Amino acid sequence: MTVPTGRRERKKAATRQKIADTALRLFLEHGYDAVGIRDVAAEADVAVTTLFSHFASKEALVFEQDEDFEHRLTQAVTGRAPHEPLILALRREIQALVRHCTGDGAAPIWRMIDGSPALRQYEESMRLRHTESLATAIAADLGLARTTTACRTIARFVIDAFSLAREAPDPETAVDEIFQMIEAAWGVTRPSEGA
Amino acid sequence: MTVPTGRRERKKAATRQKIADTALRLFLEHGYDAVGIRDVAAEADVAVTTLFSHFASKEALVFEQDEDFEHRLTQAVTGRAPHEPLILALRREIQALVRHCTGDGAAPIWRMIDGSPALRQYEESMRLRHTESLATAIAADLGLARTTTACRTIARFVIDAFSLAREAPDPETAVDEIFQMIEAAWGVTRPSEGA
DNA sequence: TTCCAAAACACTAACGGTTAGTGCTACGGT
DNA sequence: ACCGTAGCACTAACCGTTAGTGTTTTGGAA
Repeated sequence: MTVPTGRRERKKAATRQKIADTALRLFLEHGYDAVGIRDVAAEADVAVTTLFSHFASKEALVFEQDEDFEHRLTQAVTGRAPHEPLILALRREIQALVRHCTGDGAAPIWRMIDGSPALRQYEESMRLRHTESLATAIAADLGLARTTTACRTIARFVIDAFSLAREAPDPETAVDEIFQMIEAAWGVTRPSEGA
Repeated sequence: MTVPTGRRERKKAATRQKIADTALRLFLEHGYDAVGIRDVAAEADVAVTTLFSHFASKEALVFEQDEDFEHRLTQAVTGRAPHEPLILALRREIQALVRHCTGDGAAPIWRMIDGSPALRQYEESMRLRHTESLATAIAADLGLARTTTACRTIARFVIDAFSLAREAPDPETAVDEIFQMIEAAWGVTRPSEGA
Protein backbone atom coordinates (compact mmCIF):
# COMPACT_ATOMS: atom_id res chain seq x y z
CA MET A 1 0.00 0.00 0.00
CA THR A 2 2.72 2.44 0.97
CA VAL A 3 5.59 3.26 -1.34
CA PRO A 4 7.64 0.13 -2.09
CA THR A 5 10.93 0.65 -0.36
CA GLY A 6 13.43 -0.61 -2.79
CA ARG A 7 14.29 -3.98 -4.08
CA ARG A 8 11.15 -4.48 -6.13
CA GLU A 9 11.52 -1.11 -7.75
CA ARG A 10 15.14 -1.73 -8.48
CA LYS A 11 14.38 -5.08 -10.04
CA LYS A 12 11.68 -3.57 -12.18
CA ALA A 13 13.91 -0.76 -13.29
CA ALA A 14 16.67 -3.23 -14.05
CA THR A 15 14.35 -5.33 -16.20
CA ARG A 16 13.17 -2.23 -18.03
CA GLN A 17 16.70 -1.08 -18.61
CA LYS A 18 17.81 -4.48 -19.78
CA ILE A 19 14.99 -4.57 -22.30
CA ALA A 20 15.76 -1.08 -23.56
CA ASP A 21 19.49 -1.76 -23.86
CA THR A 22 18.95 -5.05 -25.63
CA ALA A 23 16.47 -3.50 -28.02
CA LEU A 24 18.70 -0.58 -28.90
CA ARG A 25 21.66 -2.87 -29.44
CA LEU A 26 19.74 -5.19 -31.74
CA PHE A 27 18.19 -2.30 -33.62
CA LEU A 28 21.55 -0.70 -34.25
CA GLU A 29 23.12 -4.01 -35.20
CA HIS A 30 20.52 -5.32 -37.62
CA GLY A 31 18.25 -2.37 -38.35
CA TYR A 32 14.98 -1.41 -36.75
CA ASP A 33 12.72 -3.18 -39.20
CA ALA A 34 14.76 -6.35 -39.26
CA VAL A 35 14.38 -6.93 -35.54
CA GLY A 36 11.04 -8.21 -34.25
CA ILE A 37 9.50 -7.78 -30.84
CA ARG A 38 9.87 -11.50 -30.28
CA ASP A 39 13.59 -11.22 -31.01
CA VAL A 40 14.04 -8.46 -28.47
CA ALA A 41 12.07 -10.31 -25.84
CA ALA A 42 14.03 -13.51 -26.40
CA GLU A 43 17.39 -11.74 -26.30
CA ALA A 44 16.44 -9.84 -23.14
CA ASP A 45 15.15 -13.12 -21.71
CA VAL A 46 11.67 -11.89 -20.90
CA ALA A 47 8.24 -12.74 -22.23
CA VAL A 48 6.68 -10.60 -24.92
CA THR A 49 3.92 -9.55 -22.57
CA THR A 50 6.48 -8.46 -20.02
CA LEU A 51 8.12 -6.29 -22.62
CA PHE A 52 4.81 -4.64 -23.37
CA SER A 53 4.16 -4.06 -19.68
CA HIS A 54 7.24 -1.86 -19.64
CA PHE A 55 6.90 -0.20 -23.05
CA ALA A 56 3.70 0.76 -24.79
CA SER A 57 4.94 -0.03 -28.28
CA LYS A 58 7.92 -1.10 -30.30
CA GLU A 59 8.77 2.50 -31.11
CA ALA A 60 8.71 3.44 -27.44
CA LEU A 61 11.75 1.22 -26.99
CA VAL A 62 13.76 3.71 -28.99
CA PHE A 63 12.46 6.85 -27.31
CA GLU A 64 13.01 5.50 -23.87
CA GLN A 65 13.73 8.80 -22.17
CA ASP A 66 11.13 10.95 -23.85
CA GLU A 67 9.91 12.34 -20.54
CA ASP A 68 13.27 13.98 -20.19
CA PHE A 69 12.62 16.17 -23.20
CA GLU A 70 9.23 17.17 -21.90
CA HIS A 71 10.52 17.88 -18.42
CA ARG A 72 13.48 19.95 -19.54
CA LEU A 73 11.27 22.23 -21.59
CA THR A 74 8.66 22.84 -18.91
CA GLN A 75 11.46 23.31 -16.42
CA ALA A 76 13.08 25.86 -18.69
CA VAL A 77 9.87 27.84 -18.38
CA THR A 78 8.93 27.44 -14.74
CA GLY A 79 12.43 27.27 -13.33
CA ARG A 80 14.15 30.08 -15.17
CA ALA A 81 15.93 32.95 -13.45
CA PRO A 82 13.66 35.78 -12.33
CA HIS A 83 13.09 38.38 -14.99
CA GLU A 84 14.64 36.21 -17.66
CA PRO A 85 12.56 36.52 -20.81
CA LEU A 86 10.50 33.42 -21.56
CA ILE A 87 11.59 33.03 -25.14
CA LEU A 88 15.25 33.42 -24.28
CA ALA A 89 15.06 30.58 -21.78
CA LEU A 90 13.33 28.37 -24.31
CA ARG A 91 15.86 29.21 -26.95
CA ARG A 92 18.71 28.20 -24.71
CA GLU A 93 17.07 24.91 -23.84
CA ILE A 94 16.23 24.06 -27.45
CA GLN A 95 19.78 24.92 -28.43
CA ALA A 96 21.07 22.51 -25.79
CA LEU A 97 18.66 19.76 -26.83
CA VAL A 98 19.57 20.08 -30.48
CA ARG A 99 23.25 20.04 -29.65
CA HIS A 100 22.71 16.88 -27.67
CA CYS A 101 20.86 15.12 -30.48
CA THR A 102 23.38 16.01 -33.14
CA GLY A 103 26.34 15.09 -30.97
CA ASP A 104 28.49 12.12 -31.83
CA GLY A 105 27.10 9.84 -29.15
CA ALA A 106 23.49 10.08 -30.29
CA ALA A 107 24.15 10.28 -34.01
CA PRO A 108 23.66 6.58 -34.92
CA ILE A 109 20.35 6.49 -33.08
CA TRP A 110 19.04 9.51 -34.90
CA ARG A 111 20.24 8.11 -38.19
CA MET A 112 18.18 5.03 -37.46
CA ILE A 113 15.16 7.13 -36.53
CA ASP A 114 15.40 9.17 -39.71
CA GLY A 115 15.56 5.93 -41.68
CA SER A 116 12.32 4.50 -40.41
CA PRO A 117 8.94 6.03 -41.25
CA ALA A 118 7.36 4.35 -38.25
CA LEU A 119 9.87 5.96 -35.92
CA ARG A 120 9.57 9.38 -37.50
CA GLN A 121 5.82 9.25 -37.19
CA TYR A 122 6.06 8.17 -33.60
CA GLU A 123 8.44 10.96 -32.83
CA GLU A 124 6.11 13.52 -34.32
CA SER A 125 3.17 12.47 -32.21
CA MET A 126 5.43 12.36 -29.19
CA ARG A 127 6.41 15.96 -29.82
CA LEU A 128 2.75 16.80 -30.06
CA ARG A 129 2.29 15.53 -26.54
CA HIS A 130 5.22 17.62 -25.43
CA THR A 131 3.62 20.62 -27.06
CA GLU A 132 0.59 20.25 -24.86
CA SER A 133 2.50 20.31 -21.60
CA LEU A 134 4.73 23.11 -22.79
CA ALA A 135 1.67 25.15 -23.68
CA THR A 136 0.25 24.47 -20.24
CA ALA A 137 3.49 25.53 -18.57
CA ILE A 138 3.61 28.72 -20.60
CA ALA A 139 0.00 29.53 -19.87
CA ALA A 140 0.55 28.95 -16.16
CA ASP A 141 3.62 31.15 -16.20
CA LEU A 142 1.80 34.01 -17.84
CA GLY A 143 -1.49 33.85 -16.00
CA LEU A 144 -4.05 35.63 -18.12
CA ALA A 145 -1.56 37.89 -19.87
CA ARG A 146 -1.94 35.94 -23.12
CA THR A 147 -4.60 34.05 -25.01
CA THR A 148 -4.77 30.29 -24.79
CA THR A 149 -4.36 30.19 -28.54
CA ALA A 150 -1.26 32.36 -28.34
CA CYS A 151 0.31 30.09 -25.73
CA ARG A 152 -0.42 26.95 -27.69
CA THR A 153 0.88 28.56 -30.85
CA ILE A 154 4.15 29.61 -29.27
CA ALA A 155 4.57 26.16 -27.74
CA ARG A 156 4.14 24.56 -31.10
CA PHE A 157 6.52 26.96 -32.79
CA VAL A 158 9.14 26.11 -30.18
CA ILE A 159 8.74 22.39 -30.76
CA ASP A 160 8.87 23.04 -34.49
CA ALA A 161 12.16 24.80 -33.96
CA PHE A 162 13.59 21.62 -32.54
CA SER A 163 12.43 19.43 -35.41
CA LEU A 164 13.40 21.89 -38.11
CA ALA A 165 16.80 22.64 -36.64
CA ARG A 166 17.60 18.99 -36.20
CA GLU A 167 17.14 18.44 -39.91
CA ALA A 168 18.96 21.56 -41.00
CA PRO A 169 22.52 21.38 -42.34
CA ASP A 170 23.73 23.74 -39.62
CA PRO A 171 21.45 23.05 -36.64
CA GLU A 172 22.79 25.71 -34.29
CA THR A 173 22.46 28.53 -36.78
CA ALA A 174 19.01 27.26 -37.67
CA VAL A 175 17.91 27.49 -34.05
CA ASP A 176 18.98 31.12 -33.96
CA GLU A 177 17.24 31.90 -37.21
CA ILE A 178 13.99 30.26 -36.22
CA PHE A 179 13.99 31.83 -32.79
CA GLN A 180 14.28 35.26 -34.30
CA MET A 181 11.02 34.46 -36.04
CA ILE A 182 9.48 33.12 -32.85
CA GLU A 183 10.55 36.21 -30.96
CA ALA A 184 8.79 38.38 -33.50
CA ALA A 185 5.68 36.23 -33.37
CA TRP A 186 5.73 36.41 -29.63
CA GLY A 187 6.09 40.15 -29.74
CA VAL A 188 2.79 40.80 -31.45
CA THR A 189 0.82 38.82 -28.87
CA ARG A 190 1.46 41.25 -26.05
CA PRO A 191 -1.79 42.68 -24.73
CA SER A 192 -0.03 45.23 -22.53
CA GLU A 193 3.65 44.80 -21.74
CA GLY A 194 6.66 42.78 -23.01
CA ALA A 195 7.95 39.49 -21.65
CA MET B 1 1.25 1.44 -73.50
CA THR B 2 -0.70 4.61 -74.34
CA VAL B 3 -3.07 6.35 -71.95
CA PRO B 4 -6.10 4.19 -71.13
CA THR B 5 -9.02 5.85 -72.79
CA GLY B 6 -11.79 5.59 -70.31
CA ARG B 7 -13.80 2.65 -69.22
CA ARG B 8 -11.05 1.00 -67.26
CA GLU B 9 -10.29 4.18 -65.43
CA ARG B 10 -13.91 4.77 -64.68
CA LYS B 11 -14.34 1.28 -63.30
CA LYS B 12 -11.29 1.65 -61.17
CA ALA B 13 -12.45 4.99 -59.84
CA ALA B 14 -15.87 3.53 -59.15
CA THR B 15 -14.38 0.68 -57.15
CA ARG B 16 -12.24 3.09 -55.21
CA GLN B 17 -15.18 5.32 -54.47
CA LYS B 18 -17.35 2.42 -53.43
CA ILE B 19 -14.71 1.26 -50.98
CA ALA B 20 -14.26 4.74 -49.55
CA ASP B 21 -17.99 5.33 -49.18
CA THR B 22 -18.57 1.96 -47.57
CA ALA B 23 -15.70 2.47 -45.18
CA LEU B 24 -16.83 5.91 -44.11
CA ARG B 25 -20.36 4.72 -43.60
CA LEU B 26 -19.30 1.77 -41.45
CA PHE B 27 -16.84 3.88 -39.48
CA LEU B 28 -19.48 6.48 -38.69
CA GLU B 29 -22.04 3.85 -37.83
CA HIS B 30 -20.00 1.63 -35.54
CA GLY B 31 -16.87 3.62 -34.74
CA TYR B 32 -13.49 3.52 -36.41
CA ASP B 33 -11.90 1.01 -34.07
CA ALA B 34 -14.88 -1.32 -34.09
CA VAL B 35 -14.75 -1.82 -37.85
CA GLY B 36 -12.05 -4.06 -39.29
CA ILE B 37 -10.51 -4.01 -42.71
CA ARG B 38 -12.11 -7.36 -43.41
CA ASP B 39 -15.50 -5.89 -42.59
CA VAL B 40 -15.03 -3.02 -45.00
CA ALA B 41 -13.83 -5.30 -47.77
CA ALA B 42 -16.73 -7.69 -47.30
CA GLU B 43 -19.31 -4.90 -47.24
CA ALA B 44 -17.83 -3.28 -50.33
CA ASP B 45 -17.70 -6.71 -51.95
CA VAL B 46 -14.01 -6.64 -52.77
CA ALA B 47 -11.05 -8.65 -51.57
CA VAL B 48 -8.83 -7.30 -48.82
CA THR B 49 -5.91 -7.12 -51.21
CA THR B 50 -7.99 -5.11 -53.64
CA LEU B 51 -8.80 -2.66 -50.91
CA PHE B 52 -5.12 -2.24 -50.18
CA SER B 53 -4.35 -1.73 -53.83
CA HIS B 54 -6.51 1.38 -53.70
CA PHE B 55 -5.60 2.66 -50.24
CA ALA B 56 -2.26 2.40 -48.54
CA SER B 57 -3.65 1.91 -45.06
CA LYS B 58 -6.80 1.79 -43.01
CA GLU B 59 -6.39 5.41 -42.01
CA ALA B 60 -6.06 6.47 -45.64
CA LEU B 61 -9.67 5.41 -46.11
CA VAL B 62 -10.71 8.33 -43.96
CA PHE B 63 -8.44 10.94 -45.51
CA GLU B 64 -9.42 10.04 -49.02
CA GLN B 65 -8.98 13.48 -50.50
CA ASP B 66 -5.81 14.55 -48.79
CA GLU B 67 -4.18 15.64 -52.02
CA ASP B 68 -6.79 18.33 -52.27
CA PHE B 69 -5.45 20.01 -49.16
CA GLU B 70 -1.92 19.90 -50.45
CA HIS B 71 -2.88 21.18 -53.86
CA ARG B 72 -4.98 24.06 -52.59
CA LEU B 73 -2.15 25.36 -50.47
CA THR B 74 0.54 25.21 -53.11
CA GLN B 75 -1.94 26.72 -55.53
CA ALA B 76 -2.63 29.55 -53.13
CA VAL B 77 1.07 30.36 -53.36
CA THR B 78 1.85 29.87 -57.01
CA GLY B 79 -1.51 30.96 -58.41
CA ARG B 80 -2.20 34.08 -56.37
CA ALA B 81 -2.88 37.46 -57.91
CA PRO B 82 0.21 39.45 -58.91
CA HIS B 83 1.59 41.56 -56.10
CA GLU B 84 -0.64 39.88 -53.55
CA PRO B 85 1.40 39.29 -50.42
CA LEU B 86 2.30 35.66 -49.87
CA ILE B 87 1.12 35.45 -46.29
CA LEU B 88 -2.20 37.06 -47.09
CA ALA B 89 -2.94 34.48 -49.75
CA LEU B 90 -2.07 31.69 -47.37
CA ARG B 91 -4.21 33.17 -44.64
CA ARG B 92 -7.20 33.30 -46.92
CA GLU B 93 -6.74 29.70 -47.98
CA ILE B 94 -6.27 28.42 -44.44
CA GLN B 95 -9.32 30.33 -43.39
CA ALA B 96 -11.33 28.63 -46.12
CA LEU B 97 -9.98 25.20 -45.26
CA VAL B 98 -10.75 25.60 -41.59
CA ARG B 99 -14.23 26.81 -42.37
CA HIS B 100 -14.76 23.77 -44.51
CA CYS B 101 -13.61 21.36 -41.82
CA THR B 102 -15.68 22.87 -39.08
CA GLY B 103 -18.77 23.09 -41.25
CA ASP B 104 -21.78 20.94 -40.47
CA GLY B 105 -21.22 18.47 -43.26
CA ALA B 106 -17.75 17.46 -42.19
CA ALA B 107 -18.28 17.70 -38.44
CA PRO B 108 -19.03 14.01 -37.71
CA ILE B 109 -15.97 12.92 -39.61
CA TRP B 110 -13.71 15.24 -37.68
CA ARG B 111 -15.30 14.15 -34.42
CA MET B 112 -14.39 10.61 -35.35
CA ILE B 113 -10.84 11.63 -36.23
CA ASP B 114 -10.38 13.47 -32.97
CA GLY B 115 -11.61 10.40 -31.13
CA SER B 116 -9.05 8.00 -32.55
CA PRO B 117 -5.35 8.26 -31.70
CA ALA B 118 -4.44 6.31 -34.82
CA LEU B 119 -6.27 8.79 -37.01
CA ARG B 120 -4.84 11.82 -35.26
CA GLN B 121 -1.35 10.44 -35.66
CA TYR B 122 -1.95 9.71 -39.31
CA GLU B 123 -3.27 13.19 -39.88
CA GLU B 124 -0.21 14.73 -38.29
CA SER B 125 2.21 12.88 -40.51
CA MET B 126 0.03 13.70 -43.50
CA ARG B 127 0.32 17.39 -42.62
CA LEU B 128 4.04 16.93 -42.41
CA ARG B 129 4.06 15.80 -46.01
CA HIS B 130 1.99 18.81 -46.93
CA THR B 131 4.50 20.99 -45.15
CA GLU B 132 7.26 19.79 -47.41
CA SER B 133 5.48 20.65 -50.63
CA LEU B 134 4.31 23.96 -49.27
CA ALA B 135 7.87 24.81 -48.31
CA THR B 136 9.01 23.89 -51.79
CA ALA B 137 6.33 26.06 -53.36
CA ILE B 138 7.24 29.00 -51.15
CA ALA B 139 10.94 28.60 -51.87
CA ALA B 140 10.25 28.44 -55.60
CA ASP B 141 8.08 31.54 -55.40
CA LEU B 142 10.74 33.53 -53.61
CA GLY B 143 13.80 32.41 -55.48
CA LEU B 144 16.81 33.10 -53.32
CA ALA B 145 15.22 35.95 -51.41
CA ARG B 146 14.90 33.81 -48.27
CA THR B 147 16.76 31.03 -46.51
CA THR B 148 15.65 27.44 -46.95
CA THR B 149 15.21 27.27 -43.22
CA ALA B 150 13.01 30.36 -43.26
CA CYS B 151 10.79 28.88 -45.96
CA ARG B 152 10.42 25.58 -44.19
CA THR B 153 9.69 27.34 -40.94
CA ILE B 154 6.98 29.50 -42.42
CA ALA B 155 5.45 26.50 -44.15
CA ARG B 156 5.28 24.66 -40.89
CA PHE B 157 3.82 27.61 -39.05
CA VAL B 158 1.09 27.84 -41.67
CA ILE B 159 0.22 24.17 -41.30
CA ASP B 160 0.28 24.61 -37.55
CA ALA B 161 -2.23 27.40 -37.94
CA PHE B 162 -4.62 24.95 -39.53
CA SER B 163 -4.27 22.35 -36.79
CA LEU B 164 -4.39 24.83 -33.95
CA ALA B 165 -7.34 26.75 -35.33
CA ARG B 166 -9.31 23.60 -35.97
CA GLU B 167 -9.08 22.72 -32.30
CA ALA B 168 -9.77 26.22 -31.01
CA PRO B 169 -13.20 27.14 -29.64
CA ASP B 170 -13.53 29.91 -32.21
CA PRO B 171 -11.60 28.68 -35.26
CA GLU B 172 -11.94 31.75 -37.45
CA THR B 173 -10.71 34.16 -34.81
CA ALA B 174 -7.89 31.76 -34.02
CA VAL B 175 -6.73 31.82 -37.65
CA ASP B 176 -6.55 35.60 -37.53
CA GLU B 177 -4.68 35.58 -34.25
CA ILE B 178 -2.15 32.99 -35.36
CA PHE B 179 -1.60 34.67 -38.69
CA GLN B 180 -0.74 37.92 -36.99
CA MET B 181 2.04 36.00 -35.33
CA ILE B 182 3.09 34.38 -38.60
CA GLU B 183 3.12 37.74 -40.29
CA ALA B 184 5.48 39.08 -37.65
CA ALA B 185 7.70 36.01 -37.93
CA TRP B 186 7.74 36.43 -41.67
CA GLY B 187 8.66 40.07 -41.33
CA VAL B 188 11.96 39.47 -39.63
CA THR B 189 13.17 37.09 -42.35
CA ARG B 190 13.38 39.78 -45.01
CA PRO B 191 16.93 40.10 -46.30
CA SER B 192 16.17 43.27 -48.25
CA GLU B 193 12.56 44.12 -49.02
CA GLY B 194 9.04 43.02 -47.96
CA ALA B 195 6.89 40.36 -49.58
C1' DT C 1 -11.84 -10.20 -85.59
C1' DT C 2 -8.55 -12.24 -83.02
C1' DC C 3 -4.92 -12.17 -79.99
C1' DC C 4 -1.68 -10.11 -76.51
C1' DA C 5 0.12 -7.49 -72.62
C1' DA C 6 -1.13 -5.10 -68.82
C1' DA C 7 -3.81 -4.09 -65.09
C1' DA C 8 -7.48 -5.00 -61.88
C1' DC C 9 -9.02 -8.32 -58.97
C1' DA C 10 -9.33 -12.49 -56.04
C1' DC C 11 -7.81 -16.03 -52.77
C1' DT C 12 -4.86 -18.26 -49.37
C1' DA C 13 -1.59 -17.90 -46.08
C1' DA C 14 1.26 -15.76 -43.56
C1' DC C 15 4.04 -12.07 -40.86
C1' DG C 16 4.59 -8.79 -37.12
C1' DG C 17 2.79 -5.81 -33.46
C1' DT C 18 -0.34 -6.04 -29.81
C1' DT C 19 -3.60 -7.77 -26.27
C1' DA C 20 -6.70 -10.86 -23.40
C1' DG C 21 -6.83 -14.46 -20.30
C1' DT C 22 -4.82 -17.12 -16.89
C1' DG C 23 -1.87 -18.36 -13.51
C1' DC C 24 2.60 -18.63 -10.92
C1' DT C 25 6.06 -16.57 -8.01
C1' DA C 26 8.42 -13.38 -5.21
C1' DC C 27 8.36 -9.45 -2.56
C1' DG C 28 6.90 -6.18 1.20
C1' DG C 29 3.94 -5.07 4.81
C1' DT C 30 1.24 -6.81 8.71
C1' DA D 1 4.44 -16.71 9.42
C1' DC D 2 0.94 -14.94 6.25
C1' DC D 3 -1.43 -12.49 2.73
C1' DG D 4 -2.18 -9.26 -0.94
C1' DT D 5 -0.10 -7.27 -4.66
C1' DA D 6 2.75 -6.69 -8.53
C1' DG D 7 5.91 -8.52 -11.74
C1' DC D 8 6.30 -11.94 -14.86
C1' DA D 9 5.29 -15.97 -17.96
C1' DC D 10 2.73 -18.62 -21.37
C1' DT D 11 -0.78 -19.54 -24.86
C1' DA D 12 -3.63 -18.08 -28.17
C1' DA D 13 -5.52 -15.05 -30.56
C1' DC D 14 -6.83 -10.31 -33.10
C1' DC D 15 -5.85 -7.02 -36.58
C1' DG D 16 -3.47 -4.50 -40.18
C1' DT D 17 -0.71 -5.57 -43.87
C1' DT D 18 1.87 -8.13 -47.53
C1' DA D 19 3.70 -11.93 -50.51
C1' DG D 20 2.65 -15.25 -53.70
C1' DT D 21 -0.21 -16.95 -57.18
C1' DG D 22 -3.67 -17.26 -60.39
C1' DT D 23 -7.89 -15.39 -62.97
C1' DT D 24 -10.57 -12.06 -65.41
C1' DT D 25 -11.15 -7.85 -67.90
C1' DT D 26 -9.73 -4.34 -71.03
C1' DG D 27 -7.56 -1.62 -74.59
C1' DG D 28 -4.90 -1.77 -78.43
C1' DA D 29 -2.26 -4.30 -82.18
C1' DA D 30 -1.97 -7.70 -85.84
